[in-house]
Amino acid sequence: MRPPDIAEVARHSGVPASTLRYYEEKGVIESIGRRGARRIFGPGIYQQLALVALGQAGGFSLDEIAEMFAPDGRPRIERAKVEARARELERTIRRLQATRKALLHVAACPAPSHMECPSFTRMLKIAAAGRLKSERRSRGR
Amino acid sequence: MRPPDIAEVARHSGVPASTLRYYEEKGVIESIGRRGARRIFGPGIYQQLALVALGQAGGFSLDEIAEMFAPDGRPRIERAKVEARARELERTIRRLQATRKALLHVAACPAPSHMECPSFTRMLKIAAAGRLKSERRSRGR
DNA sequence: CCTTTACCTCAAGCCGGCTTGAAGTGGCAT
DNA sequence: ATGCCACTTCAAGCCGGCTTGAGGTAAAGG
Repeated sequence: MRPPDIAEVARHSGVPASTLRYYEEKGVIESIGRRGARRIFGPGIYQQLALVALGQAGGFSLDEIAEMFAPDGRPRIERAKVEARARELERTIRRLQATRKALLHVAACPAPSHMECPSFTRMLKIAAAGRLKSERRSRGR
Repeated sequence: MRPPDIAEVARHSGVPASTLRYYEEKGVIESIGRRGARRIFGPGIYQQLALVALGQAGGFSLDEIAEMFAPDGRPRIERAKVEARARELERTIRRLQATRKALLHVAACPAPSHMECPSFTRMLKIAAAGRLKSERRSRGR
């Protein structure tokens, strides 16, 4: 079985060919050569795409991902940096948990003024942390 | 104390005036009138901004937020919809937890091939869920 | 050998959430 | 009454992460 070309990788991974080209340009993946004009990829490509997906799931930009994992998948990581990100992620998770509760509260209680419910306002405060007066970090989509 | 104008609200909330105008245009907040040309806001504005922040924290778009909370802050919610969102958020949270663990794993273990670690690949799979072959939902910024 | 077809490059476009800049107007202090 | 300065509108721009389209080329099949 010869090395997969871009179409093969796209079919297999679900990542569109255009995106694969874009990723290569960005340096988050790499092709191991060409067959004629067409890119062919090494067997590690699926791993690497999984790592990219991991990074994206964690809210990292493609640039950050390129920086964290060499395009061959080897981590070139500053431990501390990744750990910092993990901690940030934990804060995000807590925020989302508060958000979730707050949403459920809103859904459950049809009262026009949730604001009078102290537990709701507390959740709101946590959920909104980072917006009202403070840092503006990427996180999110 | 007369109703706050846009500058006052901006100062107080930390949300830039340009953003407040943008929000009003989008229908996620509303001003209660003008003093001369300048917008003035009702006392509920801070609540409303908190709700907007809540929505954003939950990964909702401004359009969705406008749809969920009337610009005066009253929820005009289809319960089921919000609950569905809460459930979605829970899935997101689980994904982020897996992501966090996976990142910590990568940081902790300098081995070039994490891929041989079954627990890592399991985390990867969860973290990347939604990427490789499946839906693409917002989450993120 | 020739056609088809799937890839190639490069530039431009799209979306969301804002920000920025030019040009205008009105509130407030002197 | 006058001037300043902060607000106003409107259009355009920016960023990230892609997608789309025009125009070109080569590998595989008849």
